[in-house]
Amino acid sequence: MNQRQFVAGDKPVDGGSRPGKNGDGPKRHEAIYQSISDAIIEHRLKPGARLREDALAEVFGVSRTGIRKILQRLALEQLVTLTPRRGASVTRPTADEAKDVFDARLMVECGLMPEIARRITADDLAALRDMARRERQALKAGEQSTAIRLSADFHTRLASISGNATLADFVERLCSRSSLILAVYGNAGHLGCESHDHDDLIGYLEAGNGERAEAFMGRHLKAIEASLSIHVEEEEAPDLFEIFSG
Amino acid sequence: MNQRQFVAGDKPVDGGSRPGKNGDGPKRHEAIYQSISDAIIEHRLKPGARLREDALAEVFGVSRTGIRKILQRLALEQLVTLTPRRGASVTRPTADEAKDVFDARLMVECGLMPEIARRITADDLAALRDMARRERQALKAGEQSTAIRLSADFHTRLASISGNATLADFVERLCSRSSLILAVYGNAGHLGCESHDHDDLIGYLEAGNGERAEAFMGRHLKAIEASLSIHVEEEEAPDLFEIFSG
DNA sequence: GCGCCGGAAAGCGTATACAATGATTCGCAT
DNA sequence: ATGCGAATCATTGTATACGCTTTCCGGCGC
Repeated sequence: MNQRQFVAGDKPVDGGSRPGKNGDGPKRHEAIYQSISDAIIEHRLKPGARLREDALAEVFGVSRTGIRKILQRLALEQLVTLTPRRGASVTRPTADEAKDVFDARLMVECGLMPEIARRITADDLAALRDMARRERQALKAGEQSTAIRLSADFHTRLASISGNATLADFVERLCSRSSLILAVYGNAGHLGCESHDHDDLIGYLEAGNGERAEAFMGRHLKAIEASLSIHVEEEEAPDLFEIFSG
Repeated sequence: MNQRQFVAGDKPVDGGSRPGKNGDGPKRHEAIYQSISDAIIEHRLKPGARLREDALAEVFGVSRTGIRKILQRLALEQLVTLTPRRGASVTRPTADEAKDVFDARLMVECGLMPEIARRITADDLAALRDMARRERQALKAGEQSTAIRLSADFHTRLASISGNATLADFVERLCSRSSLILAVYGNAGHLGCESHDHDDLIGYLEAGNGERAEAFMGRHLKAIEASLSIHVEEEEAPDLFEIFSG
């Protein structure tokens, strides 16, 4: 293809953002991934929000290539939806997906409890207690974003104690998606986990009572799911007749 | 590798594989992904095999950009390992990962059985029977690749009957990874699922006996795991002292 | 006045070019 | 002869360029 000549000084400031620079890439990309992921999980980017590649590239100071890679990863984790020629947007989970996600959590997180109760250490307990405390604080202070993040972290951390990296990863994904689900179907003011549930759970685990912990986690998750207001909004083809006949 | 010249007519038929062509990309990429994924699952690409971007790009007639995208997806599914500056290679699961994967399958596939028994239809049963039959045929004919593929498909299809897309996807991933595990730790001649296990399972499901099916699936998976020869080969830092002191 | 059609702009998909890094090999000194 | 060092080579990482599709908007016809 036609050779394009580079003009001298064509490159921007550089100094550190030189094109071919290759060394610190992975770390940078990971950081960007975390930034976007966090923003979605913390509801700073709401479902449906469009994520234009150019805009993200400019914001983070990298080229579209890197952004595309990150967007793809997020898409595989179902945090963003990639529509063929429309670009990326924050996923808006359907009611069916919400049910699937919570059913999956019910099966996996509960099933993990006995093993977690067996393996949990004092350090783990301390860390979990700290997270639960900070979550309560955030809730009291009205910092929803922080509370949501900490709640997801709590469940993820818990799963990791099982020692099964595969299942822990899966739970992490499920928690991320749950955060998205809360953003769409959650009632404001009554978000996610009840204040003291996590503390109670820690108590059962400290006592080594896996069965109680399992049963409690089951109730905990069912309570969250029940708190959702899942109105199966028929997006396409709204029933105008029904709407206006009343 | 010096630039390999394309001979005229080297490109497959197309007549539309021009650089900027944008329309039929997704389908093409999906096909390439399937090709590579199948090759790995069917053990035509063995763990440790290196996957050079240039080579793949040339084989499939696309540029490295597309190959990289596919490789990343495979990496996220843990079928290939992406080493920072070394490129991609087929993942060689560790013994720990193998245990995690089978523990996860035990939990999820067994947990799904009751729901599957409840929802299974005549069509499902017919399809499963057909897969089991073809698997037996392949085994008898000595076509290992086909048998492995069909066995994984059987488990995946089964999970999909549950109606939970999230868990079905997860099971699909686990089956893919199991195939990899069999390639590393499996004994030749005694691969994967026993000949009649799948048929027996179908029988329990047809009878609507979810509990029997669940218990049987548990034994089935444990039998596969037990058939593995997991010698914990200490790859890095072999204990030279122990080796040479004897 | 409403709907359809055509042009312009915007944004994504792909390929290619360039830079950097790790690995390998060859040469030299000990 | 062997071990170390330097240069080359092979291969990935990143950015940019370009084409194509979709979308938005203005004008025209009904």
